[in-house]
Amino acid sequence: MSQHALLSVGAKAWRSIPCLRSELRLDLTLGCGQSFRWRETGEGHWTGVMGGRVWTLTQTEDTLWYHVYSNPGNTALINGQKRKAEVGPQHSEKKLKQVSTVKKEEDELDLDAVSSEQDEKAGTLLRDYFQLDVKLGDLYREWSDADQHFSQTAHIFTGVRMLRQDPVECLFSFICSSNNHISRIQGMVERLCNTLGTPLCKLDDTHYHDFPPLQALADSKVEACLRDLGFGYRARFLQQSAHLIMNSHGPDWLYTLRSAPYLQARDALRTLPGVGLKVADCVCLMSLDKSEAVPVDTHVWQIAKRDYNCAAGHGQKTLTDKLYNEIGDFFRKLWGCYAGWAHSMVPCFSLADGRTAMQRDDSHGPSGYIQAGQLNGS
DNA sequence: GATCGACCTGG
DNA sequence: CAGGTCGAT
Repeated sequence: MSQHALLSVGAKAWRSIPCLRSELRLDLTLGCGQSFRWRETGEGHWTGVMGGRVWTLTQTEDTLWYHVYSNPGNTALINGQKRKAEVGPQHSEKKLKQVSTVKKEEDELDLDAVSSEQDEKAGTLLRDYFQLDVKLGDLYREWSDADQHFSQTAHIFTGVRMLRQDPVECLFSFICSSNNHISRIQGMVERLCNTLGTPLCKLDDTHYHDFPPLQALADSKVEACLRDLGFGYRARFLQQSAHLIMNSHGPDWLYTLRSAPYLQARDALRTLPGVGLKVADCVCLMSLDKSEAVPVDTHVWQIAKRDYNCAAGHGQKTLTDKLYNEIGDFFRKLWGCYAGWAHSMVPCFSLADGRTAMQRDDSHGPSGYIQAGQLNGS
């Protein structure tokens, strides 16, 4: 039986990308609620699905190591472009059939020993996913120059980086996030994939599945199915949004929003059921290349008032659309066009002066914004 | 615009 | 109550 790869064991083939820990912290980036698809499967080893493949990632001081597992009876590694086309017409049934008959040769062939062309694609895919061309060190310096509060605490948390996720996965994961907390969202997304996604491979009793394509999510039976899986009222939102995209826009629509201006993309997303300002901003920031999008929740609002003396919404009780936009604008003015990236460190701030914050605040603790253990090793 | 209650489920 | 959204005041 296949097992999760471990760098120290070395039985699996590992490839690497030069990457300083200061430019990427796997634990903070993968485990803080951007993507709900990664699990720590060994010490410092993160396993998840990305680009239609199962990966295990780990890092040393100056190197990012990755192992890509072969999918028994699946097609070659796909890149971002090809995936885009694939989201369209065909669904699992057809895909599975095609897969089992053709591509026999690759079943025998483990990716561990596969062509350098594949290796190159994998590296490219990973660099794209982590957006390694964006130099985090430069951004940190800019934010620190502009923001005294940032400079006080940010240096402790270098390497928190924005992922460039698949828009379909990002959208439907964050529709699940409403009125909900991270651990449950993770479970829901997992059940969603296991039920509607194409199986990829099995590692140590864990079955990994691709994220379901739009077509599968749009099926009218999906709402009932997801309600059974404990999605609650979000079941309808998921199915309806998928259906709306498929029927009114087409399967490529989400991807085309990558080249639309920020506010235009956000408005477009907001026409989908279950997508408000917060979810739309999450999708813009984490999958549509809108680095200026700042998802605002009550926690960010508190930080804005407490740490930044932001006057917006003074004496207001609810987070209205107007106030939401004002707070976003406030941080965009402060941090510039990568404000969304800077915003992802906000949870780290409250953690950094967590002791004082917790004593001063009240006794609610860190409010689940950051999960326990996330700071280990910092 | 701003406020309010409902919406599913589990910790 | 939870990292929200929707529809009705």
